Amino acid sequence: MFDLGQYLPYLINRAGARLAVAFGQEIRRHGVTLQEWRVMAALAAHGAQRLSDLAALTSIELSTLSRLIGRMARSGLLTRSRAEGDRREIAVRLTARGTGLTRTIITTAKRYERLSLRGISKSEEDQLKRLLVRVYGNLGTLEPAPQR
Amino acid sequence: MFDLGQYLPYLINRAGARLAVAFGQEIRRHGVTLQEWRVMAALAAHGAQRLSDLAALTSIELSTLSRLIGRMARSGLLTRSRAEGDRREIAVRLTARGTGLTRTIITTAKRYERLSLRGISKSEEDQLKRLLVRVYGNLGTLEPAPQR
DNA sequence: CAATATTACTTGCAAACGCAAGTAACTTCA
DNA sequence: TGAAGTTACTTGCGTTTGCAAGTAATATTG
Repeated sequence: MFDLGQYLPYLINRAGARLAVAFGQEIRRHGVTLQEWRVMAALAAHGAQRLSDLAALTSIELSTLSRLIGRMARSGLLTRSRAEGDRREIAVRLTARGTGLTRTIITTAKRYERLSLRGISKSEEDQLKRLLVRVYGNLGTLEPAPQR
Repeated sequence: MFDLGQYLPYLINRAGARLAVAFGQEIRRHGVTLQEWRVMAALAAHGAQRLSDLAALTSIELSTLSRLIGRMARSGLLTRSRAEGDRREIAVRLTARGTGLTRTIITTAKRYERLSLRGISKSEEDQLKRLLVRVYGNLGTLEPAPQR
């Protein structure tokens, strides 16, 4: 009737969930949550960002992110400041401490990635990543088209 | 320093997040949440399950699932009953109404899966699924081995 | 250039989450 | 066989979440 084991959203969700649980517990020792790490990784990879761009980068809902950034600012991982030009925008950037901690966690992150890819060849790995990018893209184009 | 676009956990998470948001909103019209759908799909695919097996199947944390099942039982989608043999176990099974609704949603689910796979060949699709199963498996073997 | 609309966030609120600490039903083993 | 585990959930509690509604800054338009 319905083969879960061949259903792509299921396979993606459970792989993602395992990664999240395993890695989330791992980085707990650094006093950082998964969501915080996602923000830090996005800032490390792309530099300072506006709040809404960060939301897109991390797939974290805007209101959730707004509060998350507040907490992270309070704990000194990053700075939130009004943007220069458009004064509605919030510029978010890592502090020195945030950058340092991110650098440390990146090492662990790469280890986990390698672990998750055991027994998978480089070309298969590339294929996997390429297809995930494609799936993501496919879903982006339909997002802003609900009922009207 | 760190290329997010080539980092597997990131690619999995964002593809999963988009699927979740898009499909979650879609099934809202049936009065069902994503998590509820996941439980229904698991029960439809594997038949009646113990609570802890359901947790493993759905990647939902046990205490969260316990309460979720309670709500779903109250709204008549499924039944929770003590198991025959071991009376600690809870047997969860879909009601007729739950089965019917699941059948309906499965149609939508398959449509979303096709949508997410646009421009991907059958052999690439199989490859993608196979690799996601592998990643999931790779992470399973390290789960129960933290500090001791 | 002043309404009006839109954008970029923030906040209120109720619901959902996850960890840790229960409780009850088996198992094991001395 | 009964005391000490272990397993299978449940529940308390503080935190996080997401939607909807609000606020403030900028754009658009008549």
